[in-house]
Amino acid sequence: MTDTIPIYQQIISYIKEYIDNGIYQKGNIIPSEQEFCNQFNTSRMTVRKAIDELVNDGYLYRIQGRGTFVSHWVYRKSLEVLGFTYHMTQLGYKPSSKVLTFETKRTEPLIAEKLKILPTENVYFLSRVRMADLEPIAIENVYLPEKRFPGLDVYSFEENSLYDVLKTYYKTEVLLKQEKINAIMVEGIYAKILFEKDKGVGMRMTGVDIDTNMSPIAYANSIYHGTKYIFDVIFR
Amino acid sequence: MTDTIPIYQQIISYIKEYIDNGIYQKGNIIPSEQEFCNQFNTSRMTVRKAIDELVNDGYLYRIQGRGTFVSHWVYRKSLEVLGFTYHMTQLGYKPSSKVLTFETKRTEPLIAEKLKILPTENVYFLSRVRMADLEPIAIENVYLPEKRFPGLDVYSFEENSLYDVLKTYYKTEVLLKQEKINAIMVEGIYAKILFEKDKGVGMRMTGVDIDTNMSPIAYANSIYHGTKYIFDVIFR
DNA sequence: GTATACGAGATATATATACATGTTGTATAT
DNA sequence: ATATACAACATGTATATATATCTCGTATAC
Repeated sequence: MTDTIPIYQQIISYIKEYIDNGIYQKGNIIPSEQEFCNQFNTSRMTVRKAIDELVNDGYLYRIQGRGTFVSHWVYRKSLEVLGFTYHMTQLGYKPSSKVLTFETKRTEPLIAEKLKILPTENVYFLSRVRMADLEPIAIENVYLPEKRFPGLDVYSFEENSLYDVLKTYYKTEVLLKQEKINAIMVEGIYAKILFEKDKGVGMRMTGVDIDTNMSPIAYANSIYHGTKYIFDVIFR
Repeated sequence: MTDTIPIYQQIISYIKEYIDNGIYQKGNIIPSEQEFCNQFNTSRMTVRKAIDELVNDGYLYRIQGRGTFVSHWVYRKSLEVLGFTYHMTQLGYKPSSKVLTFETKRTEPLIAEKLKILPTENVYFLSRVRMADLEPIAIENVYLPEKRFPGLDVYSFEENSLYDVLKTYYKTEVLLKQEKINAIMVEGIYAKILFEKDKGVGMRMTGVDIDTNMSPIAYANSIYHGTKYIFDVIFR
């Protein structure tokens, strides 16, 4: 019935915005829980729920008896989950893509297992060169279950972000990405594209995207330019 | 006064243990919040606080109206923060180290900035080959502020884990690691050690360790074997 | 049989309150 | 001057309660 956003979510957005705008600055104290109670006319438990989440996500940290402070450390994990397009835009580059292949394929056993589908189901295979300011940064190969995303092939993924399409037309949002990263020597056609040479050093990243129901929505197998792209990760 | 562990912490430990022991299995439902209330004779808010944290950390996920379930996805982030020794032990390998260099040095500007110390202060420089079952996996170069860890040079870091020493003798624990990862071509002495060849593909990882007060305690600049070591990361 | 309605049970959000614990600054006693 | 005590204020933990929303199985009506 009520389409209102929960109060604690509103407080989270409010604080995030104030951090982004530099009104709450790195290392500085933010208003006390009581002050937020007054400002939002709500209970302290509700304010704490909001702050708890921001602390958990690394935006804020608390010191008992003193207050709550803005973290010194930029939070970048959530960036990654939004994909290449968003990530590059954030860094100030103009992202673009060139589709190498986009087709329906029979599912290989590995892919079926990763996507938790039957080997008899088909998958979409989307292979793209990802570019930043027209410089090739990565080759991204994505597998998506056909059954879950029927008609996906009508969209052009040179113009559209895959995540945007999944979100807008299939109401699917990525919650988690589980990735494995290692280094490889890139050869053949991929080396030609990324390095304009026969060989180059790259990073291989394989992983699964998981939606809000904890079911896998895509399996990706990508190769990143070894020196043009830097993974930025916060471990806890 | 009371040295008792908070109830919600007890519940967290309890659930984690049950997951580790396979009593709560991947994808399966765990008891309802109400059942935990009865079992621990506590209020629902307290139980929720415990489960909230486990959900946030990726151990559990909730579906409104149905229940709370054990995540399919192994949680590995926290592993990394415990360092190479712990990580390799978890994976079933026997970790060991060979110290290449351990000395006091004048601080370079980059290091000073990363550690947020003055360029006039000295740092310890510890360079080690990290091995798993006696196979070289990585070269790890760590810089630590001398002022904060006086007398660190009396310890041998072939036998001891750096993190263990910091924890035991300096009461310092790592809360976060902020890392950058890219791929490089390894040459020279490092290639000899890691690959027994003149060249090899590796990953360069640079990053800062941050303690519970959000101050930096170490800066590391390491090179990992490109194919023997795989980074396993969960993005949110 | 099939569809609908409803209720039980589970999580989601929110209020109001209480006391514990840690930090800091100020006032007081020495 | 220095130490001590205390008050003010911050976060930390916990209880008790209420209502909303979502899922699923079962009973009912057709």
